[in-house]
Amino acid sequence: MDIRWLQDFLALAELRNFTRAAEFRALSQAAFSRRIQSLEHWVGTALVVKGSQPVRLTEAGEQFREGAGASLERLLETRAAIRGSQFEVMSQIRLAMPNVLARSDFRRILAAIGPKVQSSFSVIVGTTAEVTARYLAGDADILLAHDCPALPSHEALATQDRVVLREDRFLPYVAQGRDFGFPGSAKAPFPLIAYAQRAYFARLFEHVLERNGGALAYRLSVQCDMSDVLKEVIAAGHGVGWLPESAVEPGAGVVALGGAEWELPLEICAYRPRRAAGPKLDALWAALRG
Amino acid sequence: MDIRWLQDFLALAELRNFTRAAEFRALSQAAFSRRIQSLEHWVGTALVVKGSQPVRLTEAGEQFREGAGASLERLLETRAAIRGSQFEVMSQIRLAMPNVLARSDFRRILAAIGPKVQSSFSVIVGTTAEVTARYLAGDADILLAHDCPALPSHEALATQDRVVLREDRFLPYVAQGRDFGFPGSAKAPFPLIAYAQRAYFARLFEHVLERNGGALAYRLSVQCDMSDVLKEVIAAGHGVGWLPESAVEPGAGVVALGGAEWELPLEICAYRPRRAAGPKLDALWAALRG
DNA sequence: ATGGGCCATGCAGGATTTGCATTGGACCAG
DNA sequence: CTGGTCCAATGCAAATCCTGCATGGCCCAT
Repeated sequence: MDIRWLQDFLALAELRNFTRAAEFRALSQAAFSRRIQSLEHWVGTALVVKGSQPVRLTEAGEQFREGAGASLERLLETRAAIRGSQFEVMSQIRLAMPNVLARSDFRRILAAIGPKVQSSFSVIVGTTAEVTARYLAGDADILLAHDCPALPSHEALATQDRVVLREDRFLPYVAQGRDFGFPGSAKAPFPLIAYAQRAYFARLFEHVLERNGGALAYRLSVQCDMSDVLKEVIAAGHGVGWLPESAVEPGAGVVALGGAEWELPLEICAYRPRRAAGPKLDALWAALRG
Repeated sequence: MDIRWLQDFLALAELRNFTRAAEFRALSQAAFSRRIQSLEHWVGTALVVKGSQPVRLTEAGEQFREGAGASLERLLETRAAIRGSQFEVMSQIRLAMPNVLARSDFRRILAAIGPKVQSSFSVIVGTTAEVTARYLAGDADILLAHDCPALPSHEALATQDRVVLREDRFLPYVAQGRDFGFPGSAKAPFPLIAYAQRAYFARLFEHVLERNGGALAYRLSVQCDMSDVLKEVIAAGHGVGWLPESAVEPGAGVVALGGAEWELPLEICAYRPRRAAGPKLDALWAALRG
């Protein structure tokens, strides 16, 4: 029995959807499904109700959720406590952040805290889902991530200490001098540079779509995983794509398309567990607040 | 992180010896050693002190032992509770027992409880170490095993409900009509049919040896894993070997060698967890007591 | 009906784990 | 100091387990 199975199950219990939970746990849906099966086999009972949408837990599942959650919490806190007490020795703070922040804001963050906090770092970078999962699994002390106040964020993050580092915006960009007839029409849809299905920003874009009914008429042009790649594709003139403002440095060759209705507010946040940490981490946290 | 690593670590903390703990966990010493390393890597700290005999835990190790133990207990109890509440549905009692009991006492046990308890069974058979480990891991509801009052038994079993099914003895046997000059002399040691290193009974024999100083002069003749095999080898006239009396049915072609000093008292016991179980299990337990 | 979203499963490639055999170190008796 | 014994770590090959991809079957909403 791997405790990752427990974490999978808890994510499933919360998100009530195999595909989303798999995504969140940074795993294929197939592998995720089998992990849940393995867990059910280990427990000896079905934990989720078959053929039900959205996913519901069986009675045993509810019972197990509580016990497994408490058990897991105890274990991870034990580990965190041990790591915390060894903090001065190892004096390495583990940061997790999605690619886009690593490429834009990390330098600023480093500059801000560098002189105040003396410590070595290790940095975990990946997709938003990946780094969030790893942070929650205890693989990192601090998580940096975008958060969209307009969208429900993951419940597990609601229990963390949180500080807003700065405001950001999610809005459409296009290559300098181009236009593509945005926001498009049924006859002449604009070409969209979209995020791959699994990306966090893909959900933000979907939210923009929903909010505007059919006012956006697009055709899919390119799909990218990372904001940086997407930005390059936009700059190369392939179409319109949404980016966080923070990812667009001057001279990138892309310009924003106006219109508040196409825009979503974002926050760049730092998270850390509520439990006690070491002095170095406290100092870093204070620096982030200030 | 596999929770088996936690169980390994807890066994190690208790037995303070990699080899013994590996044996108890039914694993090679090499694999066991690596699992501990994996766990240490997961926690992020050394848990056991290097180069120390017997094994000692680091401070972090002690701390982790407590947390991991509590976490594991919570998890396994949750599972057990779920299984317990589903007992009437599945109505299958899972018995674990070492080979020797499966071949001798199980029939009697079955006969004794069969009419009183209506339930289907599943039976796990293996070496004593294996089935004990599996029982403690929650893979069985009841464990049947030999216990020697003269030897310290495993601590983890001390916390279980326990009932003595009957008395037994561990004593030397030889082929009918043979003798081999037992207990032997330096010039003419008797040939010993011994248990393989890993077997539980091998430890009992070692205890007999220690108790008698150098009074036993033997030379190793054959080594066997299982009592039944050993019995056959004795009957074939290859030498003297220790057996539990219960394993020797009439007409087996072997006879006991007298002398209380070569003998060890044994109990055949049943164990079950202290936590609440289902009605079927309670009925079976009552039948075992009576 | 039919299309789309969702979970289960066959399969092949790949990562991890295991046991065996061996090495290197600590401890002990002489 | 020395040889022997007990113990844990490690190289290596085999086996096991896990993963992702592609696909199939199911249910629900249109």
